[in-house]
Amino acid sequence: MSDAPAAPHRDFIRELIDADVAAQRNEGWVITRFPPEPNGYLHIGHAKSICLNFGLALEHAPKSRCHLRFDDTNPTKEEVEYVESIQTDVQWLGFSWGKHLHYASDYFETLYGYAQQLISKGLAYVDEQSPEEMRANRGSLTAPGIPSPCRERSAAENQALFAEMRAGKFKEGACVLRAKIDMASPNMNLRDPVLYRILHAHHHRTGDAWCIYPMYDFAHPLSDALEQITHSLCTLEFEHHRPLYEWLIEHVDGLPGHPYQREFARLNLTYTVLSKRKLLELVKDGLVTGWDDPRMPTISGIRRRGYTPAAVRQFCETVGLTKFPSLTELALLEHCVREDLNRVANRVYVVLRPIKVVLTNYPEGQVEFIELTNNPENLEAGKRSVPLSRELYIEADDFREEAAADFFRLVPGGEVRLKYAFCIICQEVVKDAAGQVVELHCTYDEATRHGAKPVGRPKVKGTIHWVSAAQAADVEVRLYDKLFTEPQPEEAAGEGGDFRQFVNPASMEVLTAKAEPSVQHALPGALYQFERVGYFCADTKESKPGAPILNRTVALKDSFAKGK
RNA sequence: UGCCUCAUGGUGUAACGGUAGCACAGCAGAUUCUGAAUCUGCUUGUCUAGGUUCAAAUCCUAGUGAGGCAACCA
Repeated sequence: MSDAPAAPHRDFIRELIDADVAAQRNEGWVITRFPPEPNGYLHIGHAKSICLNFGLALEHAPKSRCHLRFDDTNPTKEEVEYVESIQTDVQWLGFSWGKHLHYASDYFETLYGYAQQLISKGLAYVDEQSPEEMRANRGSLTAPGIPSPCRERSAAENQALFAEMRAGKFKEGACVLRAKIDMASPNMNLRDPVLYRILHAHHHRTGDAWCIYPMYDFAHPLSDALEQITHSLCTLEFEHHRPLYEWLIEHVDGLPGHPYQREFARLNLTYTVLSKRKLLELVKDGLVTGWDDPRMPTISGIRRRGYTPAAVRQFCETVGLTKFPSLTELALLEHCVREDLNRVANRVYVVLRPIKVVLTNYPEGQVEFIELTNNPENLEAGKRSVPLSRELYIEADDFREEAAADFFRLVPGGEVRLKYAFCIICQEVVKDAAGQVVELHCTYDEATRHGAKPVGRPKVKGTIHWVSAAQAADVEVRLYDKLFTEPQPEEAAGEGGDFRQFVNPASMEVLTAKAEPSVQHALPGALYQFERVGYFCADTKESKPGAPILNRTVALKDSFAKGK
């Protein structure tokens, strides 16, 4: 990362880590990790965790680092496609794991040894109860569990059985390895949690080498310890797994590191869902075009939509870090992109819904070029020339036959300024047989060129964008809007309801727009502000040379529309 | 009828026993060759009840509310 890490607010996690560093815990090292399961694409909620973990490493350099570790302990759900997309997304956000790309599956042999060690110590046993029996005997939230009949087996017998599990002597579900902790614990996670289960499944990295796989609760803390992670940060739903995490770190001998776990609240955003399972449903049902559909809250989706890494990082910093299960407004995310895009996006004239304007007093066949500033927020972005001629397109929205006084664009007999060109007066409204407006005949005033405001003329308040008709490029524009019509689709659906019923039918509208010539050669990924309209990004997947597709990232704020 | 965690404007957060501040959203105005951006101002808040203290958002007790927990998922 080239950007110098800013100094984020001292949230409760950072305060804790600062105290550890001050106390020279782990000689002052801060080693974190981002541990995704490769069973889906990353979303904006994961970005919060990525920014935290990798951000912490940047803040505490040089005695720090952040690992990317795939928690690939369940071969039935994981795929290399996801492994690859996750790496792309983390890098896109601007972070680097350096040499520290790891997989829990790298530790399978070591983990197996740790399991044997627990068996030797009488702290783990092979249980042959069926999954149903185990569930029934675990008790309930209010009643203690009942010990398994296998609980008091000898270490030697457990050792032999565990070896047979590994050797493939059993069918799936026949038995499991369990920690021997406390069947009466008020914390369900401590009622002899399962450590290993049998899965005759092909693993995307270890192939068929294993038929027993460690559970998250076993693999995760020990993987952290193996990598000498100092601070294992996760979301609130793992809070009551912490005692088990600590139990393992305490009871397994010979660990190279002694990490501890702390939890923070996951991100929730209005007008979307942030659950891999639900996002997968949208993909499978064809309600979106894929994980990277620009309407998806996935990192690949928002990237395609035109969001910048800086905007996403800024957003993650702004939402903060607490233990309160909050619901952040989509408007905050949109604010963060607008803020960044306003700085970096070049301006361009594009008319989304064109209506033709004929300048009756402009010479036929003449074409002149107007010089425009690419980005008034960054003059180094330079200038460009756009053609202007007798026939133009303006936005249909910028003309009204009848309008109230607060509409200061074009009306019959009224005057409006064509940005950076001159003012025009609407002399005639031409309609077809059906009464639809087909074109406007206007006259322009040479005296108003270059923003000139001759004294004694009525003030022209409105300024609109335009595109010269003959040179205009037809480009496909996709107007994206919020994915759901409800701020909380899951809540609105209620218990047993289906959140998919609230997918916004107007979440995508496809149009053929009239653009100034330069837009035709937009490179995939190019970011623009269509003046007076919104921020757009040339689609990286479906654009063709000379035929870009422009995705609307977010509309410009519109205080006129809002008042309506 | 269990256990764990949490509670500050509409939303997200800060204040670490001493003036409740910031951002988003909203509203009003200035400015503007983008009804954008920028600038100014405004509205709105410490869950409730007790207690400790000169002083409580902050400490204590109880209540209320919210989230999480009974996969051989992570």
